[in-house]
Amino acid sequence: METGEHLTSARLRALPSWLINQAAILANRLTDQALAGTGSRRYHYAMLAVLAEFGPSSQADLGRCTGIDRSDVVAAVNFLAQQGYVARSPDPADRRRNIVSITAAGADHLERLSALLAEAQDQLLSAWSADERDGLVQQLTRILNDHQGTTAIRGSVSRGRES
Amino acid sequence: METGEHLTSARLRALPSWLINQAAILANRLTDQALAGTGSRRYHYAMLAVLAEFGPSSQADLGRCTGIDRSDVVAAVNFLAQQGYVARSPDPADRRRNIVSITAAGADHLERLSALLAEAQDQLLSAWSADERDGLVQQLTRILNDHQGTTAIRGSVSRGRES
DNA sequence: CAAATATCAGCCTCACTGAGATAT
DNA sequence: CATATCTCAGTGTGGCTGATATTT
Repeated sequence: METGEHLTSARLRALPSWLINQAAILANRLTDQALAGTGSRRYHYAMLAVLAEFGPSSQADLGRCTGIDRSDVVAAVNFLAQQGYVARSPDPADRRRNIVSITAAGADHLERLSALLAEAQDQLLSAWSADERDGLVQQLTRILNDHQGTTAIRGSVSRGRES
Repeated sequence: METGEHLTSARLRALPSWLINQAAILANRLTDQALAGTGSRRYHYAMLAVLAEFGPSSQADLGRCTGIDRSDVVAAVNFLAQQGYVARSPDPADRRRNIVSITAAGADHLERLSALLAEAQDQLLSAWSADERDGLVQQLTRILNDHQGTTAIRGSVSRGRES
């Protein structure tokens, strides 16, 4: 072993769960650095992204789409609403629900965050070609797909119309 | 959207850092479940694995090889030593260091944990062939290799002999 | 009555920081 | 003096739990 680069056990290097976790620590560090100074966090981006894409949603759906726990969604919506990035209003069709919708300022903010996150991806995968990145995305997506419903958050998404 | 499976934003599904993190949440949940009841945690396995593989190490090297923070290594070594899985003795050649070595009981325990973790990998990648798993491991390893030294823990490994 | 929603209060883990004592 | 090790005390995040009130 002597001196030099730090070594990692072959056992660990062959353990997918360990590798995934180490990669996540790295990825989270880079994304957190990228978003530092925006006042927003990773999960704020996630919420704005689904609101922009799927339109107004209940908080429960928001949690399911982003993988954020129901109780954390409350705090995040509070924060985003206070910043003026989302609006929260009671659902007239189902009075248990709040309808959360993204504002124009929220959409702007989303694009800002998106650009910063794109830079973070480039740092994370600097030497990777577009095709290689696609391959990685596909593999990770496969893992998630294999386990959808196995997550701590379970249930299906329904949208207001059918009340 | 209607009803059915819960959807995820295309933006999120295309964001490697988000996918990696979601996969890590899943992987960690599975491994934690697998190890529940052993009294040990993921990082205990990691430490035992490097000790078994590289032999007695200082705590600093242990931290570097596993990616565990120096200050967390202290607590983990305390725990493992108390369980009788490792022995900690001062390094006569460098009195700043502790030499941590794995015991017979520790080696046994390592194998037990290893078997449980193997099951967890099978749950995580149930439908994956050996080749596919290799591919995943290679991609994740590439990410880590690209950033070795970029991690929060920096420095190189040196072993006692050259004092 | 059962199930879903929003909310609150709080837990636990884990990555990480800063500083101090000791030794090289 | 600069650097490395071990240790301790503590922080902040983030995933998660349990319970409650309300509504469907």
